[in-house]
Amino acid sequence: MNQDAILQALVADKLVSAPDSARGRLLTEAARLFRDRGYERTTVRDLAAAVGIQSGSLFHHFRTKEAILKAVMVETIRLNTALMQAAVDEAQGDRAKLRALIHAELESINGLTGEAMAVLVYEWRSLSPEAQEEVLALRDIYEQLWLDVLGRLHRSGEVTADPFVVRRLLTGSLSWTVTWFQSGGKMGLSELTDQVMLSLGLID
Amino acid sequence: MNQDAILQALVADKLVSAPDSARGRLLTEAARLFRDRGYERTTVRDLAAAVGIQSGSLFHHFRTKEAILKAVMVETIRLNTALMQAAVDEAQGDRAKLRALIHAELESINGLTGEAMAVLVYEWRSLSPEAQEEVLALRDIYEQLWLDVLGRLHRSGEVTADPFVVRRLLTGSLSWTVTWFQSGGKMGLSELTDQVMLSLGLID
DNA sequence: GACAATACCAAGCAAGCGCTTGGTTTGTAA
DNA sequence: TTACAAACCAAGCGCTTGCTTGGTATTGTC
Repeated sequence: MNQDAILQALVADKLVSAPDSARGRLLTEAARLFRDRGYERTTVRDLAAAVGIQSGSLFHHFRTKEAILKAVMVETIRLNTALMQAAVDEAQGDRAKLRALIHAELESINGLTGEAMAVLVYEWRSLSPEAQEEVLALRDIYEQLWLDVLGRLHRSGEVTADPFVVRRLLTGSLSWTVTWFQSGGKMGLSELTDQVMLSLGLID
Repeated sequence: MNQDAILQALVADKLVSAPDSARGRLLTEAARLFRDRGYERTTVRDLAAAVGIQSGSLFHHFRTKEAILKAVMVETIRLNTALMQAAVDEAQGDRAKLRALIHAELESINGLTGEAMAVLVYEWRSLSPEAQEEVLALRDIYEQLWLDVLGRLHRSGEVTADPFVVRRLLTGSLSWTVTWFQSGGKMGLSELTDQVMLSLGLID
């Protein structure tokens, strides 16, 4: 199952907006602006101008500005959880599964959904506590994928550090790549994935 | 040379504000508020109230709100560069030096200067480009400490991944700890340092 | 004890903010 | 063609924002 098919399945279930719909385009622009300027610095007028409508018209699609932020986060998590799940299922063996997870997360951070992923990580505080809780519940599913693989690698002795700690260290490492890694640069995503595996001592 | 002595030397050179001065207290409160609410969400009225003066009086000490943010960042880097330098100098051998760096950075992130360090990492965008450049220059000194040690460990074969990449992965891991690590919890800073060294395959 | 310099207050201005309102255009299906 | 909902516009309200202003205490120095 390729990435496009996964996306289309989610769109069919109305779990994420179609990228070419009015709502989808708004969310894409929102992610870009929120990432570039930050949520607070982005005004509803900026957002409206980016999709070519009046600022007031935004509130026909979303009740509040925060609802836009929340939608960006929720749809991003849903898409990436599905992509991760597929990556894990395809790979054979736990080292390969871990590598697949790392590669998939790096792809989501530095690829097409990169802007939205950066928002998810760095605009967390801008969500109200209630919205945070909702999004957190979705994240748990996502995190469990990692913990399962890391737990098995720990029991087999291939990873000596604590799985929970390793996942958290990896979360930081991988999300931080958004600040320095250039997708078009001389190091590709696969080489970066190798470097991460190397630094974990999982390649000789 | 202990940490207090280092701080006092910097204060004597007017490179950082004394923590008990008016300016110092303002910067401490600013760091706390900027971290808790974010720079944009923190108003000058919030800041003034936190130190017990009127909002207008802030502008006697700083020309603009952004100047406060910049001062928080600049003073934090100056202090931590000095602390890191001392940590590296004291440790014997490159593994020990790396451990000292990791421990020192974790301490600065999760200890007393934690709020300011979080601001440095997560409020970067709120600085104007000119201010960013100034702060970046200070950061280079700081980063060189790491690259020297990692470079030697790489040449000796103890670290197989690229030193630049490892440093960046570590920057992410360590700064991210601010979101989950509890200083008062059952895992201490030293144990966390060990876990990081473990995950790098530098402890057997 | 005179005199700056420093630190602060009280009040408010201009601009920008999220969001609302009442009405018009566009798309869809009978 | 009619009917109706979804999508959008034009205007602006009420509030908050960073910052300014003119004046008053407080502090340090000789």
